[in-house]
Amino acid sequence: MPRRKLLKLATFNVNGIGARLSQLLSWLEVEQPDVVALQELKALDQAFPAAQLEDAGYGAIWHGQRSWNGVALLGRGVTPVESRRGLPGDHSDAQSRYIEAAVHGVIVGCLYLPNGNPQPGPKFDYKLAWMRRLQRHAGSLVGLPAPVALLGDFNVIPTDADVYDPGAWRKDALIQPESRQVWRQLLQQGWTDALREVFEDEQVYTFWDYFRQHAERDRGLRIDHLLLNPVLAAGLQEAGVDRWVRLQEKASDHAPTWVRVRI
DNA sequence: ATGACTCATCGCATGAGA
Repeated sequence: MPRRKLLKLATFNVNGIGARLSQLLSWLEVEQPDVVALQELKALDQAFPAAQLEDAGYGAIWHGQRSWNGVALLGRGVTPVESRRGLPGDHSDAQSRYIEAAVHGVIVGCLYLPNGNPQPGPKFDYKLAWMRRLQRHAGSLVGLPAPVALLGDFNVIPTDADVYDPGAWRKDALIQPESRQVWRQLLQQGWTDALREVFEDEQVYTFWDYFRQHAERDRGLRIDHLLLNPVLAAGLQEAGVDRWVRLQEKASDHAPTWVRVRI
């Protein structure tokens, strides 16, 4: 028998690493994920709290940006070995939205897909162009003979089952047919949508906006996703959303979302 | 149809988020 280990991989849009550091640290301590993909750091590289994360037992790589965007990868007890920062296909794209590394034997892409609102318009065009670049890059990863995961805030509501009220979001970039079509094309490459695989028909959300007590009332969206290539999907054991984090005071509007896999 | 919240920024409002 080959040696096997159980790994917990998580994605968490923190909506400002500065405003969320204490919550991030307490979540890490309670849940002890092995690999964490973070989005929306909203901080310059020099403001990333590497020392505090190191004290908490996590090595990190990050790609910051002033005010907006920003992504990072954390490894429990290890520093991720970076393989890429930025999606290929557009050298003029200066937004910090993708970082990739080997962590605990898994190739992990951490992504923050553009929101795309308002649509139609240039921001929606940028979203779709970014998605096509992601599709191309994902196509080069899915068939590797190694475990690969794409983790992040995809800003796509895959189906009407992934939103509390499809009608309320009808004009939003997250739910447009064009966005969903590229999502489906990603899955057709062979990726497994881990949360949907585990929850099947059960309702599960990862984001609840700050308005009208949507978190408390569980009126949310499923937009944070974990895509597993066939090698990794073969070891999928469990998946979940740490909604308790979203219900805390001063929470991000997203909750940490995770899978447990045997590799 | 709008705005409700929240974060970051040389802020006393604005842009962006989703």
